[in-house]
Amino acid sequence: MPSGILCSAPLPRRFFDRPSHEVAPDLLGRVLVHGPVAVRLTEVEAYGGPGEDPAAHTYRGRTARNAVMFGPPGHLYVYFTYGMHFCANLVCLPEEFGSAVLLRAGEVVARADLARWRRSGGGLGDGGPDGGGLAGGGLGAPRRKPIADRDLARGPARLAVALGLAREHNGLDAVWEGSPAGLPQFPDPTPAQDGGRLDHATGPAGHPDHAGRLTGFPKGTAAVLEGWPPEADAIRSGPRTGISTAKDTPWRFWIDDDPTVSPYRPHTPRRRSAAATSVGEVPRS
DNA sequence: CGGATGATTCTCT
DNA sequence: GAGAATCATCCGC
Repeated sequence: MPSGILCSAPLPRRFFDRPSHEVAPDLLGRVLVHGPVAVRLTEVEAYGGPGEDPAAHTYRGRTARNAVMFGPPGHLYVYFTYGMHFCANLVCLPEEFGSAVLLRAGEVVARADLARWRRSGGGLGDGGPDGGGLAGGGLGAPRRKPIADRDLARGPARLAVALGLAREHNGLDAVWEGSPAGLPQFPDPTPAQDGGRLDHATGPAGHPDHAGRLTGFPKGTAAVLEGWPPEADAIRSGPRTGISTAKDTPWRFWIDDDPTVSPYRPHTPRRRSAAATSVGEVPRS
């Protein structure tokens, strides 16, 4: 058994079978795995169901876009927004209730090299440095400075890119139902803190990545693992980011003082095009 | 640091 | 046709 490596158990489906505002804070510190990359969640937002949460995609009922949110709990709802970004949610409550938790930020805890490649413009064309490409999506213009570790999954669209989540993963089940032997292993980010909370790895070791870490999760599958939840008093909450309604509902949750939490941005109304500022004005090209 | 801005397309009104 | 659960970049301080 390698020292310093922990194996974290997958969360059962019943974990997600609760109201999203209860699931959301409980997701902090958990680890979302998709293929080789894993992210420890540090910031999330809860969205409620039809008629109860004006900021939710399901507020006005079921549509083709939000259908997954009305499906069984524990599945990924991945939607496209702003013409270029994907954002990932985890569906809560039983079928037909239409609520979810938006994954806003996290710390990449496995295959940061692959996450950085995706965030740096890879993943759009070829198969990737390890041959296992996956969709990049959205972000990824060539850039001048290398992306800092803390920024790899800092923000919902960045998190989606880092994990390789895009349109084709909408509806993917994030509850692990494979064999225990297939479980991934990750380095312990907080060694010797309060040992005993998690069991040490007993399964077969995966392949070492560029940083010498062990991974070994099957491609194309996802799971949420127990991970390393924060102390209860390190959980903060406040208004959700970037929405124009329900500004007073404190359903954004994050880990206090975590460097990967995204900066809070209140909703800024998109200014109408200059052409529409007055009646009869000649539109600009 | 904070504010402004453009990118780019889907969804629902 | 408007607005969107966003991000990177540019500019001024």
